[in-house]
Order: sequence, then C-alpha cells, then structure tokens
Amino acid sequence: MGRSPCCEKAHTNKGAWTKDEDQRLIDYIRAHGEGCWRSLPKAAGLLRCGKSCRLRWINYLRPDLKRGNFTDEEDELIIKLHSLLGNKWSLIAGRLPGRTDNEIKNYWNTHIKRKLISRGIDPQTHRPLKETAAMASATSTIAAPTELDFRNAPKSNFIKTPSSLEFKHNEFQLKSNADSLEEPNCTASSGMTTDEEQQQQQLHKKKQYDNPSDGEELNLELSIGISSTDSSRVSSANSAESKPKLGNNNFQFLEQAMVAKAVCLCWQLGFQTSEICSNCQNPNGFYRFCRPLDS
DNA sequence: AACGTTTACAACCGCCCCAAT
DNA sequence: TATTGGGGCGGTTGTAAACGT
Repeated sequence: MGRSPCCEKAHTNKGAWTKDEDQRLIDYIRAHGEGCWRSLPKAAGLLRCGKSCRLRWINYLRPDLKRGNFTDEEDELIIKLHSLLGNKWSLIAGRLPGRTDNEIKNYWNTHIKRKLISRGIDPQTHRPLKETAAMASATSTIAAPTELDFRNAPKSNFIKTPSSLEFKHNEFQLKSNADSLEEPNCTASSGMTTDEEQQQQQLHKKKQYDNPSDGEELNLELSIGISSTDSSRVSSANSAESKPKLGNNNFQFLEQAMVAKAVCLCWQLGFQTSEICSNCQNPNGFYRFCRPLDS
C-alpha cells in the first residue's frame, strides 16, 4: 500500500516551464504568498504538480535570487562549508544569500569537484587524493564513526532533544570538523593515536572552542549549537510565544536562532571588510543572513 | 556544415521528516 | 500510538548550448 501521488500525474505538464506558466505562478504567489503547494497549481490555473511549482519558485522565480556566476569568494566558502557539512546543500545554501541548494549542488558537481581534483584534493573527503586512495586500499575494519559518517548522517541523528548539553556537544563535534579542515593530516580520524593522545587532542580542541581567540581556528558560526552568549536568546526564542511556526524541527529552530544573531559570514571569513557585504544584501534591501546584531 | 562529445543546469523522482489527526 | 499528507531534501536525469573534430 503506497502513498497516494502528490498530484494527478495524468493531467500535469512536465518539462520546461513556459513564460506564461512562470507568470501565473509569480502572480499567484504575489497575491497569496508561498505555501500550500499541493493546492496551488489548481488555484493558480497551472497544470503542474505542486512540487514542481515549489521547485520552480524556489530555484528560479524567487525575487531575491542572485543570478550569475559564482565569485571566487563564494567558491571558497562553498568548499569550506562542504568540508563541514557534506552534501547538505540546503544548509550550505542557507549561508549563501541569493543562491539555491540546487544551484550550489549543480555548481559543485560541474565546477568545484574538478577544481578540487586539480588541486589534488578529494572532493568528498577534502583530503589529499593520495591519502584518500591509501585509506581506501587499507582496511575496512574501522569501527568508530568517521567525519563522513557524521556529516552524512540524517539530521535526526544529530539532535534529539534540545538540551543545552547536546547543543554544546554537537557544536564541539562540528568544531572538530573545522579543525580537521585546517589540519588535513590530523591523526584523530586515522585511528593511529593512543587514547591518551586523543584525550589530549580533544582537550586542546575543547580549549580552542572555549577560547577561540587562542588560535587561527576557522570559525564559521556554522555549528549546530549556540554559543554560551546566545543561550539566553535561544531560550527565549524557544518559548511558547516565540516558537517558530514552521514546526519543532530543532534544525529550523537552531537556524533561526543563528540567523537572529547572524553577522555577515563573508566578513567573518575575511572576504569583506565591513560587517555587511553587498553579497548578502538582497535586491529588496533586506539582509537575509547579515542582519546587524541586535543592540 | 555536419556530427559527436562535453558541459551546464533546470527539472524530476523518490525518500524522509514531522505536524496534524 | 499509528497513520496520513504536505513539504523539504539529495540524487539523478534530460536536454540545450558550447565545443571540438
């Protein structure tokens, strides 16, 4: 017993969208807003599947999309984010204002993969190709979860309950991934160190986490967790009256919490000299991800 | 000019998550 | 508690454009 289809496929158009279809969709969403994709096609007079409408809007028609070539800064940002998040294109897109997950995914597959390979870097592991090949030919007996296991795990595996302890834990894990980006030959994931050495490394990472100014650590503010200074903000955001309407998904909640405090990532990475860069300002003048800190 | 190959990207498919019932 | 349906996501496919021979 399968699920009923999301729409009546026998009476829907497929393939490229026409200008008329685009205009109908734009007009309808301007008048009624996004949402209820299942009923939208009929209401808008479109012979399309609701999902198709959603995709067309999100990936192509949305007014705040930034069209055109990716900049070198965006390239590097995507590479860094991918090394931390893996193929979580929607999360990566969330950090690139005006870009969609589909766009970034396509760009990754057509450009960045080749770019990394030409640099001698494995696009999946972000490690030197030689090292990856050596690891592949080595044993498959590693029992401990790898960075990739973590990155590719379903979202639901990351956080089950919104306790602050778990937020911290997950933040620490992502910080560790950031470390591995900076230290591609780190031994922690090779499984070659003693327990004591690993403990020391963990302590070192924890120390860096507690006091980021201690080093040149990459801090993308990407972590699933929230820094201690934000915890009060988060707890109020999680209160009944301010809870996101989109559901209790912890990721959504955390994303919103992060956005609430967001400072331009380009600036954080040193790509821009001011806290709000032109990349992060959409055509409507709103800062989707670069709002100045609340005072 | 004709043809084959490669590239780029829009669109689709199927699965998963989660709120509502 | 189980079921259902809507929305979201990542992987894959289809195809037009660009390029090479």
